Amino acid sequence: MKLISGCEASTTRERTLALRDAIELLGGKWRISILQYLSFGTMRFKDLQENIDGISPKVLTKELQDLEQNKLIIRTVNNTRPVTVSYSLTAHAYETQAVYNALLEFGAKHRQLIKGK
Amino acid sequence: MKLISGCEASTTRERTLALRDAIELLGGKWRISILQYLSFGTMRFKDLQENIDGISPKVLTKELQDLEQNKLIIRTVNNTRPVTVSYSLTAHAYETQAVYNALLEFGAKHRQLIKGK
DNA sequence: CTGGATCCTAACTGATACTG
DNA sequence: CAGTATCAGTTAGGATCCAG
Repeated sequence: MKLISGCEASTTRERTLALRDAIELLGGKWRISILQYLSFGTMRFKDLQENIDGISPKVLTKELQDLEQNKLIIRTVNNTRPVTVSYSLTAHAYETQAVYNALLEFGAKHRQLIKGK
Repeated sequence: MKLISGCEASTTRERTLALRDAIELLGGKWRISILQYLSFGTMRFKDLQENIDGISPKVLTKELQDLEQNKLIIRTVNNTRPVTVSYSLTAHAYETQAVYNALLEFGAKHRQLIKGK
């Protein structure tokens, strides 16, 4: 496999840390779905809750806060009655695109191998 | 972001499933390290335990079983006294390379953005 | 509409000791 | 050497209800 060469994270330890950070940030049950739906455009809390099947408001809140802290999404409170809140992706979030494409490709192959067999 | 087009997983639902499968399989605290070390060559249980800092034998066993079930690694019992067991990557595991490269690249950028500043 | 508060369960983790 | 067993602690996540 021999992981990527010529990258700024050069030592094995540093690579491991970068990998862990990334997997921690993008892993978990809901993160991907949230970012996926937000990639379609700005969404409100309710939009997300309806589109992401099975997520509870508590969990959605927590995931959104976490993503905001990591600068992947932006939270905007709208001046409406009643209050609405919009979420959208940051430029940084779009840098996950390569990860998603790779994950998607591998996931499709894997599903064929395991479940299709 | 507009996820990959022209892929066999065509509906949003199928894409979500493939993404979840992939992240579930490759996510978690230890998977990456295990696959990373196995990419250097065949290893025995003890080799892995020593190289992967902080992992307990119980957890290592579980992770290895899981990876084996998902056909990412192969477990071989050697005919020695005392018994030794070797683990190595399957061809399928090497297909995760693109995922790791992408994760690594994003992880490095993310670390700079979050911790660097 | 947004999302906090509370309660609860199952799963994951860690440390340590032990067996074939 | 390669795990299992045990016990205990932490966390993730679901269900429900309520407040600004």
